Amino acid sequence: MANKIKFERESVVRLASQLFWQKGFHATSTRDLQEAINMRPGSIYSAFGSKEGLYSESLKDYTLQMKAQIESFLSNADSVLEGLHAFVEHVIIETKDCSPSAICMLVKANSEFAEKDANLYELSLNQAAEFEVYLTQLFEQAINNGELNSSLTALEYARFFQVQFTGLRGYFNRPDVTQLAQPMIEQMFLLIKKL
Amino acid sequence: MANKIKFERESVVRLASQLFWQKGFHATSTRDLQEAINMRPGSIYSAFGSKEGLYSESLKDYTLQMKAQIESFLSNADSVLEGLHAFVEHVIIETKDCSPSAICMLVKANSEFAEKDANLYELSLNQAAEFEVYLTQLFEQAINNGELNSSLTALEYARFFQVQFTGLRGYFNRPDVTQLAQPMIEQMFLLIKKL
DNA sequence: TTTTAGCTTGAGCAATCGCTCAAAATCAAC
DNA sequence: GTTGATTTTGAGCGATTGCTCAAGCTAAAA
Repeated sequence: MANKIKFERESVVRLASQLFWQKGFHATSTRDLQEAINMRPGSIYSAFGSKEGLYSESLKDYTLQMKAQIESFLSNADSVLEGLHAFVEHVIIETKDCSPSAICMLVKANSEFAEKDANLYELSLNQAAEFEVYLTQLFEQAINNGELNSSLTALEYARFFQVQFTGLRGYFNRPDVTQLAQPMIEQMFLLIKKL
Repeated sequence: MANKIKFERESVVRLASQLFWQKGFHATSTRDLQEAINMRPGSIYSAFGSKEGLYSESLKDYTLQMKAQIESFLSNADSVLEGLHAFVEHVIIETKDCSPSAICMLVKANSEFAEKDANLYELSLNQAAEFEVYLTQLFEQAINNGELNSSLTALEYARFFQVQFTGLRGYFNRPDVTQLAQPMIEQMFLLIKKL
């Protein structure tokens, strides 16, 4: 059975994901990637097919990771909304200086790929849609738990959450406004409850 | 005094701005630009110095244009909030299919330039800050006119507006959700008045 | 009409891009 | 130890990148 692959696909994809998230697809060269994941072109292209293929896998992994992170916050919280609140604070405040970017990689992707028929544009839409479904399920729970009244549907709450969360992350992608984050996140969740 | 320049700087910058806005800085090649603005490399580099120089001028022009557009809506409206409301609806709904991108060029720029010391990153921050000052002045007016109570400062209203507006534009940068735009914009302005 | 300062042109440079593939290295099976 | 299927390596290909500059062109000044 000959030789075995020497790299761990998971950790390689994670490293690539970090670099793509930070620099974007077009600004990341294959040589940047080679260094970041410590693989030579031949191995990369045999494993992922193309730069696009590696990016594709990276973005999917990013979505999974984000869901896993939310799950982790939910399991340590007394309610869905408290879990989401802790997650949002963690992303915007605590990981501000150690994250590849303040802006969600899905949002960056959706912003970068303009050509409506391109593979990566479609991918970014699909991942965003998938995440919206996930969020909707969470708000369904929140409604069933009585945390929220049902003046809005779960999907509408999910949409509102996404707009607020993306808006805030974009706003805090700059230096010297960190002290504003906490109150604005507080305001966001007050609004959700009062909708 | 020898020969005269044959291009109109304003319209050239506007054309470049459209292309940069659509494709982003890194995905736009100088040959794309040559075709779009109908100039040869020598002329471009003598007039703008570099691709970065042309982008820089394009982004500044974009900010000016956006302000001018808001001014135009304000002069046709009975109040600041009505003017802003019409502007937001125009940007998100009416120009959805004829605009280079659903996402604000300033936001795209802020998302694309990751390296904290790069010129274009600094530029995107400065332009965003400048726009926030402008918005704050508008909300100052709105407060003075009695359109808003002063439970928040003008700056806080401006921040809230930016978060909502960017969040919404990001959300509507995808097909088949157009019918949601109107009610969500309505909701945004209801929230502003109730803050 | 001639001069000449300055704009325009576009061939093409050096660097970098995404990617290929023949050769070397590796390790399970025998 | 030998074999042989499979992975890893990295020199380097053709294409494209941002950009330069000598030559040509244009029009105001003389």
